[in-house]
Amino acid sequence: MKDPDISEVARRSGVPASTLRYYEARGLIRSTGRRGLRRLFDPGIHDCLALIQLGRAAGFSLDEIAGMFAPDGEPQIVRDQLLAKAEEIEATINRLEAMRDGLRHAAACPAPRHLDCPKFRSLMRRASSGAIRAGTPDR
Amino acid sequence: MKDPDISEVARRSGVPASTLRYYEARGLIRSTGRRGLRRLFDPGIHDCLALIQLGRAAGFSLDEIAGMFAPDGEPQIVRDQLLAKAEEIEATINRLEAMRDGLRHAAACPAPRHLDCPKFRSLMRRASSGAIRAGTPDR
DNA sequence: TTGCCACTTAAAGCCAACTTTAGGTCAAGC
DNA sequence: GCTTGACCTAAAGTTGGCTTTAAGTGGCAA
Repeated sequence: MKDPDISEVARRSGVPASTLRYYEARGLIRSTGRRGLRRLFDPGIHDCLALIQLGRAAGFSLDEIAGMFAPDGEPQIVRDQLLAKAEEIEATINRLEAMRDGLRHAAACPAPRHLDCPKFRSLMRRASSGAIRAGTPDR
Repeated sequence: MKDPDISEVARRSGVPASTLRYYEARGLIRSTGRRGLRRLFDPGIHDCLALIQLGRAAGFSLDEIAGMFAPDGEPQIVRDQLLAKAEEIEATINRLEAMRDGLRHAAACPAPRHLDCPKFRSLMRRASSGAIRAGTPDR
């Protein structure tokens, strides 16, 4: 069976063709050839894309993800980087838990101003401890 | 005691003057007057800024945060919005927990390719289920 | 053989939340 | 009175991850 072209990959993976081209330009994926101008991909591209999605969702930048694939394109993941990211994610989880609790408290709290409520103030301290790095690298 | 000017607020809060001007332009904060060209702020600005930081850290956009302050600028928070955001944060926490576990597993797993490992594959499914709306409101 | 149309490229645009820059103003110290 | 320098404004630039656009190409159906 011949390799799927970009539109098949896009359709099956849900990743837009423009994004596939963008990923290839960034070195995250590779096409196996062309049929005319049209890119062809190895069927394994889908695993690759799934890993990329996972990495993105975990907060890795595209550059970091690109760095995790071995030179030959095999998804060889660097262990230390994984553990470091796991730590980072754990810290984020802790902050988010404080925020979740604080938001729920704030929704129920009768204090006229949340800033007057000691519970809310303590949430604020707990939630804001831990570098507030920047905007979300999202979408 | 007279109102602090922008540089005092910047110094005490750690929020750059340019950001304070930006926030004012966006309607998140208000200055109480001027001394010459120089903006003056109510001392309560610091509570306001702390709330803004909290909101940012919780993943609210500046527009959402602006909407939470009552028309008069009092930090009146809308309960439904808080509960909804708490839910959203909880979902994010669940995804992040799956990722943290998965990353740790991947770091320890001896499988030649993580994609061949059933545990890793199940992590991938769990982590990516739940709209990958936006990355972690992190950094 | 012709024409369609999905693909191709390079480059520009978009979004959020700021920061930086360029040129201007003015309170305060000498 | 004059200089200084921190502030002012408007506008442009930045970053990351894409998407959109404009102009071009070529496999395939008729």
